[in-house]
Amino acid sequence: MAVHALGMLACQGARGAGPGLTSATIAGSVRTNPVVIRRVLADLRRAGLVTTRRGAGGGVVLARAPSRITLRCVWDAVDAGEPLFAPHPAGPDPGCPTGRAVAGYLAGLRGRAEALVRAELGKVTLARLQRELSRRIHPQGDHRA
Amino acid sequence: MAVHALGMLACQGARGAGPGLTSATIAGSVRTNPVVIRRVLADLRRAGLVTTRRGAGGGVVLARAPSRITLRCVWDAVDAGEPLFAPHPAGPDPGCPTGRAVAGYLAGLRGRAEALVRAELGKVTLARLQRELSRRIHPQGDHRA
DNA sequence: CGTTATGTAACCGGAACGGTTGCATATGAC
DNA sequence: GTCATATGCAACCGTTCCGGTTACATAACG
Repeated sequence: MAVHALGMLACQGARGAGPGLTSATIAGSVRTNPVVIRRVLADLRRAGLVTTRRGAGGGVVLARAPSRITLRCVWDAVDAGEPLFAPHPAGPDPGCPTGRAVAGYLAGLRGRAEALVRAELGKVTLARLQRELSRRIHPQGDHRA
Repeated sequence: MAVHALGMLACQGARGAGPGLTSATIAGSVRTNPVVIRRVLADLRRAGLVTTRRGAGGGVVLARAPSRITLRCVWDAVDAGEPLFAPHPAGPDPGCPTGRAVAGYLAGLRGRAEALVRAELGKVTLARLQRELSRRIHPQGDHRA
């Protein structure tokens, strides 16, 4: 939902003082409730990716240039360090050396796997996302422009 | 939990006709209920990674050599194609081109990210896991053996 | 035949998430 | 000032998921 909202903002292009989009407009495209969108936008605002303006004529705009926002920022802002695969909450039997060794090894492996995912998401800026989106929205014709 | 169980099986080393480990033994190390372990082992059995034997003297043993089982097999067996990040279940508004484009692009990105994770997990065989575990269990002394 | 162990269904409890309502707050137009 | 608009946020509901637990059937060994 966060990428959906940011994709709409990037395509709409407004930034800074423009009118922006309302949570109701975004919710219409995502097919959910405006409050749900506002909850996601609150995470993005706390991460400094968007700025919101209240009141009539308000809405949401990007806080930075689309080339300076990556999907890795979005992942970090929304999921806030949620592990790719979680260990058993109770933890292994402290008296079992194998159990402790498995937990330790899995922690390192999880770190490596998450680094790969974050690197892949870091390759995608909002600017690139916008280009990909317009390529998908206007399938023919971009070879001429 | 699946990796924990398989790590114990690899360290214990029995294969084929040996006695194997019981779900109660594994559950003791994981600190959970034997039924929970059996549910995980059922997935691994369906994937052909372990074989189970009922009755007195029964238990679980690896179905293949530890060098021929990777954590990627485990991931596939247990999580059964669960997506790394899920799209909004309702799907975007079919009338919004941006919404459809975002969903399509994210599907491709998800495929790339999952391929990276599966490749990383595919590097780790149970044989390598067992070596790593004994390195962690016997910190000094393996430079001499 | 009894003991041991898996296989599986059923149910419970808590956590997480989207959906919804309600209300406070801020902003712009009149 | 007043009203319409829009976000911010808390509270609550229903669903889903997952681990934990019990219960019972089944199978193997002595």
